[in-house]
Amino acid sequence: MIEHSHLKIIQALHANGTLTEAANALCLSQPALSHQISYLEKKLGVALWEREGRSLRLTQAGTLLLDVANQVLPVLSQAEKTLEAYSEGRQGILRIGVECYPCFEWLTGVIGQYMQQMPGIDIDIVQKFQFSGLEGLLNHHIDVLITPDLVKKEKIEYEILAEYQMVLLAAASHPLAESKQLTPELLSKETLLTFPVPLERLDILTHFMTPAHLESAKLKQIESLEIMLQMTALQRGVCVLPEWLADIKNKDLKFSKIRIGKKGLYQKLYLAMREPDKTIPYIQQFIAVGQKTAKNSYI
Amino acid sequence: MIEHSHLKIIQALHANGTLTEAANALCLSQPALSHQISYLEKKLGVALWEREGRSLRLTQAGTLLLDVANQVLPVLSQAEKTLEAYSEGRQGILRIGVECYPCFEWLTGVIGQYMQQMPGIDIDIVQKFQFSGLEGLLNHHIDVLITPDLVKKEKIEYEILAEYQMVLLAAASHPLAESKQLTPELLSKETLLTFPVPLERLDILTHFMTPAHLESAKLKQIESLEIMLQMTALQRGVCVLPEWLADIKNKDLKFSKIRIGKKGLYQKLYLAMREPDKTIPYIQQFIAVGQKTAKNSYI
DNA sequence: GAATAATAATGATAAAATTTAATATTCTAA
DNA sequence: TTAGAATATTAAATTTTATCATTATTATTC
Repeated sequence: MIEHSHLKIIQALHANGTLTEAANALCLSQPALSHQISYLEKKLGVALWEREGRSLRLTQAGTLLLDVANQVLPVLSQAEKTLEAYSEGRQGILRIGVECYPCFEWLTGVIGQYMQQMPGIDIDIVQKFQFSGLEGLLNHHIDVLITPDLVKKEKIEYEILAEYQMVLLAAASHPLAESKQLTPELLSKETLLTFPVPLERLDILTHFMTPAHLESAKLKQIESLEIMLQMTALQRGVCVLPEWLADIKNKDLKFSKIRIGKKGLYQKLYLAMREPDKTIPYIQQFIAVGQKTAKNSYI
Repeated sequence: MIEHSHLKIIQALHANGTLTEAANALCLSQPALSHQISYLEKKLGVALWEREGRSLRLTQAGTLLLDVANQVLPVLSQAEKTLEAYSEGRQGILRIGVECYPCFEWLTGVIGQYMQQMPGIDIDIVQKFQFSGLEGLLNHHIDVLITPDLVKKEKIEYEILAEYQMVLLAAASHPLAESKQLTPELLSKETLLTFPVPLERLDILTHFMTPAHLESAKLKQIESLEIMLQMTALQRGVCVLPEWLADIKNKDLKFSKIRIGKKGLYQKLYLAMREPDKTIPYIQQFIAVGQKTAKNSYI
């Protein structure tokens, strides 16, 4: 079996000419190298060098092996470098799952900063899952999941990425616009625009309306944030968004921001990951950048 | 340093799934393999597998290493096969030097048989040398030299390939044609056609004329055998050729074959090679085929 | 052409690495 | 929960590899 060391030996001997110099280059003693080459020739059953006085000349078989060395060794050393980059967290592929519409918006504000800091990390963003994002994580289709839901599960760890207030957004000219705070009764007379997710995942329903035994007058599911905002501006309904997202989209003050309930409705954004991955440096860095960037620009 | 065994391990584990099966496939005990992989991961500083219960899943780093294995291992195993072929003398390049015109003619009658028997051996025929054929041998420009001259030299070994009579060839209608044997006096009246080689390498001069203190009437150097034969047929001169070559070219009996002197002039053809090469199987085979083929078809 | 410096080969021995064997632990499935 | 199968751990034995000291060879220089 041709070993790595054999390839290095044949290369070093060719580069250095003499056995002694080659041995030095390989950090070996001269007799050690002498033993190695005679052993190698014996095992392969071919003369690789011809002894011409004190110098060595490659035979045809030796030339073949040198060609192999020149072909194989660069591949191996490149692989070693890449593995080192992996081990230091400088290199890898981070597949990010996003499970909610605000998650995606939040990610777009963070990802640029992260990519700048981690040039060796490739990013994949996955928005569609066969079942849930959590399944995607467990099936290794993604490496991290940005989600508002903390579902405790073995082998899955969570980190808080951001915490923010959810606010009601209504057109500036909307009757609700003047309200200091939203009550379930007020909202029950409005059309509520939501993203197309299962109702039980809408905190505004589960944490605000349902406890008051009320429902919204009408629910309308909208695919896109921009359309949702246009419809809100045209008073076709109201919507509930993270405050930082509302602020971004409300630079020209077309909308009014109304607190939900007396104390406001708060939501958290989590990063879910597989338990053994939590030590991976580029994932830790993603958490750090996420928490910091979000804090500075949004909250 | 990534070793051959590491690449085989990562491949075997991927192919077999479980550690125990992979160990069997590698002819290793299970603990040995377990040691190897934990050592490998420790040394590279990267997790290559993720333990999911009792089954292993490749990490990104592991996938990289598997790709490297799939790229490198076939190269190494192919090289091993080729080296084995070298060691058994089934593979190689035989560079044959020819130093005289009859040598080349002789080679054309032998080479076909040899190539048929040794399909793995590439043949190079070299006719031009910077200095002498012997220099070419010592400089490794050729591996064997076919020559009529046995020049003793260190590190060079000779084998007799063929021994044959040199004969004078004259046109059937030439005055000499009726002679039983050639005398120096008879030849001294003729034009002698020779190949363009130094005079001291013409045995007919050094071994026949010079001892009798005579010279040929005229020497004319001819490049090609065919032209030499045509000029002989047209009685523009006579020439001296190996008997077997004369026979081949005299199928239609246009020429008369005359013995040189009372006992005839004999010449040997040698194969010169570097001393360490004499054990190389495909060179030994060349000698064997040469001696046998020549005997059957020429002599 | 002999002396000398440089290089390579050899053999005994020591160190390191690898494998094995015995055993413990963990995991999966009934 | 437990039995059975797979993996991990530990220490001892073996094999592999390296080093030292020495000898043999080669090339250079006077």
